[in-house]
Amino acid sequence: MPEKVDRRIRKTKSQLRAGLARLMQKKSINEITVKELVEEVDINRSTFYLHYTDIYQMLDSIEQELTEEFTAAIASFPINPLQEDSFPLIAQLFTIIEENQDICRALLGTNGDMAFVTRIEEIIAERVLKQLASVFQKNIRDIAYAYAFCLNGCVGLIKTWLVDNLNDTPQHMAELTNILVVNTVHNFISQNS
Amino acid sequence: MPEKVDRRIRKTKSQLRAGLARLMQKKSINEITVKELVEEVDINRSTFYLHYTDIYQMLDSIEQELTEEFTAAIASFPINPLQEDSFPLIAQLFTIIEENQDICRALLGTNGDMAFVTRIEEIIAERVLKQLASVFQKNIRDIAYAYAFCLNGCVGLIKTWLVDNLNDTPQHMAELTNILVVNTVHNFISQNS
DNA sequence: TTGTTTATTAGACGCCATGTTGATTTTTTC
DNA sequence: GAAAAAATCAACATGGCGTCTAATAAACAA
Repeated sequence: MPEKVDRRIRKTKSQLRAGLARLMQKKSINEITVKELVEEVDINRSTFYLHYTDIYQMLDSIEQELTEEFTAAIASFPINPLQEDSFPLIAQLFTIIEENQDICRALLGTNGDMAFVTRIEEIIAERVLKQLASVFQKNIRDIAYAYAFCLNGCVGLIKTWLVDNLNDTPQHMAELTNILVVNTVHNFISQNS
Repeated sequence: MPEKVDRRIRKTKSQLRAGLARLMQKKSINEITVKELVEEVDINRSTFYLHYTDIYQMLDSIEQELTEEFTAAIASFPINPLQEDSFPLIAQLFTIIEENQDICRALLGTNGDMAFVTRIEEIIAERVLKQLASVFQKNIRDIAYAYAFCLNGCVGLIKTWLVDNLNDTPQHMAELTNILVVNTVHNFISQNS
């Protein structure tokens, strides 16, 4: 509802965000100073402090916006235990990443933020993988490891997709994700049962 | 050979390393100052600068030592395309992680370092996974994605193992790793052929 | 368009961790 | 025990940080 954000604020934040993404390609977040960022995008240092308290709070703020986009997308799809119906949702998630590729590339790259990766993993776990795992209702030791394997595997897919400059469609990536996860869980369980 | 490192240096570096691992559990590397670290381990600030230029260079130095341990272990095992023979090597890698669990926990945790994860991934890729992949010599599109899936999946195993306080043996983890990777690659290829 | 509100700018301020240096003390090593 | 090397202590200039105030510019509402 409150879509009444001043154009100047939108512009300023957008510039800062793009500048941060640019700087994070070159150096670690640790080495990026407020001074450097505002000079990169030619904005007064005071203006930065008008919106953020420091670089890390700014990064956290950006991550939160992204995270909300993900959870909103997830909430918009009906809960359905059937794997087939996960396709559109997963594809939608990849689309969101595509739309925010600059910042995602920064966050998941070499100078990225592990905390963000953790956030992403928690989101995936919350709905997508839990759903798939519910299909295989066996109480098996080591299941947590297979779970972690898939979770991090998915993050690996996203990272590779980003560094490859999004050469594949979100739909294609969603297919791949489904195949790899289902296969892994299925085979792992049948081996240990 | 050059094992003639002064006891004082060993002691100082060891303390600093342990202190850094401790601080990284609480806060991001960005927020950790030299002042804070030396106060944590009760060492003079000048002494820190005697060994490292700053926190990041120190972290890099620690990562390099760890990395060298891994590559040394890998080099000590004979090259063998048979999967079965990978067990001892993989188990050995998990053992090294176990021996350095404090710093590994820090590096792979929420406040960890993505660059270190990248290093680990490159090491795994260089020998372990490449070897397994060579068994399946089909030129298939999307193989890079399956590769990334496995690679990050392995990192996920390690992370989970660490946060679970190493409740399983390195041997057990090596078995799990092998099962998950072989299954994933095998099934993925048979589906796409 | 005009008037009002609000964001941005410019400049200045004390603050504090930084990184360095030189002299001194303590600990190893042989 | 003597020489060598590492750790300590105090002091220094530096530079980014975070804050503030007044002035300027842009956006909005009518």
